[in-house]
Amino acid sequence: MLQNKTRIALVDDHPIVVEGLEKVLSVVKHMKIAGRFTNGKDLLSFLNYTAVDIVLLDITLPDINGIDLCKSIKTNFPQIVVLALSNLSNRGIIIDVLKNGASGYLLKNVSRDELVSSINTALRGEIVFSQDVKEIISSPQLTNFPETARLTTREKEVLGLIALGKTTAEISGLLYISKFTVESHRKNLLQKFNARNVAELIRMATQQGFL
Amino acid sequence: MLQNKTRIALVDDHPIVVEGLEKVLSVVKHMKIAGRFTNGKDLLSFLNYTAVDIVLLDITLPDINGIDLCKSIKTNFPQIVVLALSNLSNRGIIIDVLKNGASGYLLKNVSRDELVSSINTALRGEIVFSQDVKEIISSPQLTNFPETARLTTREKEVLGLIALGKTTAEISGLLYISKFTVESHRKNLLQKFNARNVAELIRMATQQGFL
DNA sequence: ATAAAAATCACTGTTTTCAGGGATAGCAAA
DNA sequence: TTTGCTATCCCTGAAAACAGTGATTTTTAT
Repeated sequence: MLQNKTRIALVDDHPIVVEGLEKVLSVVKHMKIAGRFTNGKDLLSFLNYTAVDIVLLDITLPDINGIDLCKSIKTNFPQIVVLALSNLSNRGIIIDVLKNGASGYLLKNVSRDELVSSINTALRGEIVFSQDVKEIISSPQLTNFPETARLTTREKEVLGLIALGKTTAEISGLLYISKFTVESHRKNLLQKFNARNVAELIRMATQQGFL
Repeated sequence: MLQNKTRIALVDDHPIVVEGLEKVLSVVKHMKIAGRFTNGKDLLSFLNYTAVDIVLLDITLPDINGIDLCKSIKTNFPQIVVLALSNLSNRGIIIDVLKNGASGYLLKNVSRDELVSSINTALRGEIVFSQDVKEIISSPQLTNFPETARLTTREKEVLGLIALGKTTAEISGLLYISKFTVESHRKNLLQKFNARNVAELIRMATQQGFL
């Protein structure tokens, strides 16, 4: 029944992880590894001449951003199911991935069983998350989502200086602007990241890739 | 020649990675996987009643810090070779790991071949690094480099709460200790990370893998 | 057993942040 | 041309952080 096996493509920049996925999935009877890749470009060209049912996709890749890659796959091959598998536990990223057509999101610490059952669920057309991801998604205050904050140039500048440990007075001196202006930017940063103080601000900004 | 095989213990919080390592190493004739673990505690108790030659050790673990775990292993079982395998590409961490007795440091993007040859090299008593790590170590400004801070359990706890945006008063309430105590920990954290304020503290702590 | 390290608590005074108000000017898109 | 966004500037008062110093108790390791 070769023709009935689920054809899986693996993409992860860590060869070791690819091996692990292959090992776990190869023992599942109805699954077949159709291709393994450590970058996005190779996967895309592979998909042009080989049919696969599902792509297990890492978000952190050397060449293409996993989110964009997901979008490309779904645009060019809408029938392919994409399941994200990443270390990134950032709520905004998870949502972005889903927005771009992924059928689910797994953290890399999934167990073998959870991995297999998640693939099966995704193949049935359902959206699937690993346990940890569910918690992240249903985290408190799901209103006013912290989807990646949109910062102005000046705000990014100020944010960088805050992260370096500069005080408002110092930043005002460095940028040749009044301390009140810096305080404004500070307030806006706290608000945009929904943070109570700089500690949380820096954590959020780091998680969202600003630092 | 069972008795001559190299006995390997694997520690990584990601089951998939453990599978991958196992798959890669199991095809090497003279190697044998003696144990697989996803946390440090289990490994330590295992070592008490089973002899192994080398431990492949992830730095990010759910219970114990990989650096401390390395130290424990080398203290209690000096003959065991420890080879660190991590995603963390921070120079200070690498140096700390080596200081605590590791025989080398590999990034998780090592190739299969590099992994096997590195293990062999480490077993011969040499220090070994993956290609990327070599570059990090020989990077500019090797003077005044912030080595990883050594934090106590309580300090890590407080640090985590600070990163969540909790104030001193809140932390004192959460941990059932006086606000003065929290202030002490705070001061020590700032000092250990050589930070001027929480903003810098959080950045440093993140860079060094504490958050 | 004892020394070292960690965790706890205490006080004072200064600096900085944060929350809450506003205001003005420039610029670009609708 | 109005509307919205960015960047700038201003003030106040309360809350929090930070610096400096010191001490006691508890745990851990040798």
